[in-house]
Amino acid sequence: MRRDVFQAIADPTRREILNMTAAESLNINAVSGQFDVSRAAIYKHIKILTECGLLVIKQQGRERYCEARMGKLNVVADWVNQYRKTWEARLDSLEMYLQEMKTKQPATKKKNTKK
Amino acid sequence: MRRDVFQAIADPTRREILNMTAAESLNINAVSGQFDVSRAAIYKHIKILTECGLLVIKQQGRERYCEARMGKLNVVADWVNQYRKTWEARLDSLEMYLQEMKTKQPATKKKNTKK
DNA sequence: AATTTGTGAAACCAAAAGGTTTCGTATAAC
DNA sequence: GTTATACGAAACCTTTTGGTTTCACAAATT
Repeated sequence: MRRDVFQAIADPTRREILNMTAAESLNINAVSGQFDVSRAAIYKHIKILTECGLLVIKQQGRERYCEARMGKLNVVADWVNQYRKTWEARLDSLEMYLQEMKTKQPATKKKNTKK
Repeated sequence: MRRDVFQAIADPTRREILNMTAAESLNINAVSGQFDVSRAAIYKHIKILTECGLLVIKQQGRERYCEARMGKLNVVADWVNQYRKTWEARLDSLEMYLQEMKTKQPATKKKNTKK
């Protein structure tokens, strides 16, 4: 099954799993032990992460260690960065709001008077 | 409803909507016209994007223009960037694989011999 | 005034997501 | 050899998603 990195990191539990394994490899039980849901539930999250390459499982005896492959996040970084110019140029969100507040007259509604 | 940016950008249709509106504001119909699903379906996507601030709706007469607020993507950029050092240091994915191939002996299994 | 256009929202639906319990099995430990 | 551990996977369930059709309504057109 081909999984999407964007979808994989959409879930907070999966982001937490990545965070836990980013520094050091952990086996499945060690990972699931950190959450209050069942091991099976965590196992499914881990599976999704492996399906898009963000995690690699390495067997050692009866244990399976999860190794994070954060390099796979570059597709996300690239996607976000392509808009950085746009958002920095436009002074988005708060800055843009404040900009409008002081440059325009009280009534903000710009009526389309293309009569 | 408080929406999560990570979840909002998980859907490819929503990423496409952001892409379309990043350069110029478009009204709802103009946006939905670019997809082969119903206007109502696209409207729901737009709603989700507004709920997490990635899109702002501005009314002009009977039309509603969608303005992208890409600055909201900074939470994603920040989250990804915190791992950049990790993944660059480790030479993730392909590079790491190749690294292992040439530095280790044929049998890659590293047996834990902590007897 | 009547009609068209652009939208908001409700009711409904199938599939996917996220969770649970249960069971089988290979490896380690006793 | 028997038991305990660490998984993998199946069966099942509920909620969320992403989609549809339909209806209502205000603004713009004719």
